Amino acid sequence: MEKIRSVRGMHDLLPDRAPLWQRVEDEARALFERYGFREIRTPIVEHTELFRRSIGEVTDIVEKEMYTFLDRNGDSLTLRPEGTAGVVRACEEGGLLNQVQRLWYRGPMFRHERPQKGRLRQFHQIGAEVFGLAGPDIDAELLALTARLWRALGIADRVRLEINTLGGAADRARYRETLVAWLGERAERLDPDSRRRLSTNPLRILDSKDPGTQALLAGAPRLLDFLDAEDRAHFEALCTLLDELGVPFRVNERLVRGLDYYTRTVFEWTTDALGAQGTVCAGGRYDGLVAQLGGRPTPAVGFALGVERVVLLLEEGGQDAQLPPVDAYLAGVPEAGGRLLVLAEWLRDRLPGLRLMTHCGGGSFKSQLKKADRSGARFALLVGPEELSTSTVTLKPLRSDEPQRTLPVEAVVAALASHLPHAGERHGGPSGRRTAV
RNA sequence: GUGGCCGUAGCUCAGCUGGUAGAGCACAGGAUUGUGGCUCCUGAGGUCGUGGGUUCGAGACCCAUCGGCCACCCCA
Repeated sequence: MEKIRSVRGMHDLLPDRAPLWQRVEDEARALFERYGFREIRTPIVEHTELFRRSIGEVTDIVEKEMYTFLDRNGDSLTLRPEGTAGVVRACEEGGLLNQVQRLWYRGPMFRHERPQKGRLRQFHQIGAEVFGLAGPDIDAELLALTARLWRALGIADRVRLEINTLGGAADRARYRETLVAWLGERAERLDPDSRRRLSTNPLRILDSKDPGTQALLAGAPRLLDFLDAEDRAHFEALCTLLDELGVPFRVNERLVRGLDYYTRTVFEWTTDALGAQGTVCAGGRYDGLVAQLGGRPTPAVGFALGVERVVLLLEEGGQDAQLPPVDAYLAGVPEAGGRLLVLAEWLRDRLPGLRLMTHCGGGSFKSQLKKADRSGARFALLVGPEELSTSTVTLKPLRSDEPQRTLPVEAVVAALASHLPHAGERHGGPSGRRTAV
């Protein structure tokens, strides 16, 4: 029988690597809560039209990277290639846009690209969107939030921030025309990719990697010269705020985004530790998008980070996360039968914070103890014939030379509670996870 | 989508100019008749990514295909 494998570019997260993901997700979630953001979850599948209207018809994402299919009733649906469009749609539909919203989300996104390091067909983003605030202060706060996240994760030294402003839609359109005209007269000096983009997505030529094209661009018209006074003021205010916040950044005039909906502020956190896929987190302002999707004009700004890329950065930095092992492993002779499970439940009732694994599947006493050791547990709880007849349990320390003790069950609870301070607490909650790093 | 390199046990890899598969780790059992870790012994596990071709014979060579990595492209 031929084995079925995962779809190309769509990976499993196996348990050994899960703690690293949990670390990123937990830190992000905790930070969002500290900044007053609320979580929103939207469907993975949306009407194709939503992405055509928001991302832009002629972008690569819409033209050749979307997972689009016909529903049974003939509707064209698409696996979301990014998160912003769905969030805007949901907020509009849920009537949330009559007031300021600070929202965050996380989840899988889908793009049919050629997989490589840091680029998958199903990948995961954690993102934020803020609606109803037009000023540069919220732009700056979002960047302060992300900067804090890198510090919390210990990767602040490997990412750097680049920012730029794209101005309003009208100014950008004027600039685009001018740029296309100017480059069109010099098309023979452009690399083939850039020549193609001249008619599709001319602004993207600005961040071409081709040296010849870059040299040519040195003399090209600048977007900055097409901005109106308000756009400039917004950008300058943002730069000042970032200075005051102590968030280092570099202005990159050539920084443009691949999605059509951005206006004014755009930014990218990049690294050179990941090869070609160096963008770890990116976003910007999209003041026109809500209206473009049929809502009232609403200023908005947001960002998304690539979870896989951040996890890769953590791993490159030698970081390794492990879930804490269990506290105790309960093993017993076959005659104990169901009493083992009953005892385990009894213990869990009394010690809500106790991480207790019960031996299942039989096997020799010796092999059970071996499994207890491999589990990483600090204690083995042993139930043999003697313990059965006297209603006791033997508490055997596995990580020290202390002698084992055979105790009445109530005394076992007390002993575990005194050795494991967290055992009596009810754990869970936003930051309740104890991840050893 | 384009180009280059690669694909042997769960993992990391060895396998000389083609003669028909190996190590370490991990896993299971035992040495140790209720007691783990260290050591030693034993065992299980691979149609050598898949399918064709060349050959008396292919893990090694050729082609295709799938997958991975890297760059382009794209972007988080």
